[in-house]
Amino acid sequence: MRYWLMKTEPDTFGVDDLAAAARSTTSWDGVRNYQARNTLRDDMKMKDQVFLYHSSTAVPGIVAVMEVVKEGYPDTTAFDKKDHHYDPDSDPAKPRWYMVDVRLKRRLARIITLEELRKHAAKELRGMVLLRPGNRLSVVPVEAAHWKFILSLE
DNA sequence: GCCAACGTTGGC
DNA sequence: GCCAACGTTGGC
Repeated sequence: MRYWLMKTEPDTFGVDDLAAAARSTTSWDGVRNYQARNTLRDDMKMKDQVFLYHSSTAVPGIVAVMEVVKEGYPDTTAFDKKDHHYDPDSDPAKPRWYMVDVRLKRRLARIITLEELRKHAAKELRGMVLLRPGNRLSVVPVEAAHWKFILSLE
């Protein structure tokens, strides 16, 4: 089993929206970056565990644990002209973009802030992709040891 | 709102 | 294939 972290802007779609969704499940659509696409399409498997991270907000950080409940399949929002993430170059016969379904397992007892994570960047969380300078990927892997350590902070 | 990082696009 | 321009991300 592998571990991941997915970013979302709570003003657009946050943990409250996920909790309010049917079966606390959502399709993680709208990712338009090839590296993240490859992760969604090829690497994320059933039962993989996923941190939900709030970005572009007053206190960015990890707020919940999710689980993959459906593996990579074509992101149909790319075919919808009216969708904000519409991509005319994605052919339904040969989809360019993919998504997975995730379900909220539980909210963390408290937010584990980016600031707090950074305090451990040189030691326990050394090499964590999220903490790398300039990191902008919306879907990133988390090492098992890092996952455990972050939960121990909770 | 600013700005650094960096992926993508398009002219050549 | 190079690289400047542009757009997006995301912390601050």
